[in-house]
Amino acid sequence: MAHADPRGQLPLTAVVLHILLALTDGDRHGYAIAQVIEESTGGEVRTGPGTLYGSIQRMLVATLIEEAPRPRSDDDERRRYYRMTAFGRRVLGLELDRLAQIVRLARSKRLLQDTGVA
Amino acid sequence: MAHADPRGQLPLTAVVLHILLALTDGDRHGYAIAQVIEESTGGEVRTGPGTLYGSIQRMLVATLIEEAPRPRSDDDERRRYYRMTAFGRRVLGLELDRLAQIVRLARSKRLLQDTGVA
DNA sequence: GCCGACTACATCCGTTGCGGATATAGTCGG
DNA sequence: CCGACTATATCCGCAACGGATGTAGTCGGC
Repeated sequence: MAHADPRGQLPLTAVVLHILLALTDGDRHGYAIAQVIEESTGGEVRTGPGTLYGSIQRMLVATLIEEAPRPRSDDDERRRYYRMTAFGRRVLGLELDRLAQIVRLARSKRLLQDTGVA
Repeated sequence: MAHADPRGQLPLTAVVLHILLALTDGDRHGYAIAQVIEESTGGEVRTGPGTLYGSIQRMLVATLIEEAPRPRSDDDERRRYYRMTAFGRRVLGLELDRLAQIVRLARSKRLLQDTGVA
């Protein structure tokens, strides 16, 4: 057995979800992850060190992410890079499905503007 | 001051969000809330008594919900009804905006099927 | 040359929240 | 009469968040 049922990981906490989203564009180190999250949420979501490194540790244990080698283009030895695992990608997909379903439900109840999307 | 900044309540936990959604259709008592949640999520989200009544207590303190009178059509004296407050409605709206934004981001990254919605 | 700000990671610990177990009690079907 | 279901409540261990603090290097300014 490579991995347990990815549904056992749901629902993700907001912080874990944002970390996974930040890693979809490629490997990143911890501090960079926090910066991406703050940028992409317009400063609404801020992850202090306790939340950030604590969450990373938990995600490593759950094998949602794994440590990746530091690219040769980066000579800052302090940085520790992480990448999403295949398991993490599955969990992320399921979580996004779940959120999309909630948004759909909210739209059908007229609780949200219908953006029309496309 | 009627209420603090509703953004201070975000992000909501999955359980709190589902309870608020369950109250958009009208007042409900605790046990009915749990049933609606289980139904609307296809059995994926289950709230045991500890989670349910604990969350309700916290939401009362945060004035996201308030106790409502039991309707005359219901003579079961055990049931305690709850309704969403105006503040709760604002918080719910903001949370749904937040989730919709994440879903939009996920779509733009091709992490989700483009359902086309409408 | 020093001081403050920023980068980058780590640990500690108080508070919050989840969630199973347990308790109580009434109803209803077999 | 017993088990299942309805309905609420409390207890308590565990997980997670998040601010504070620590360490250490770099870099700009004055």
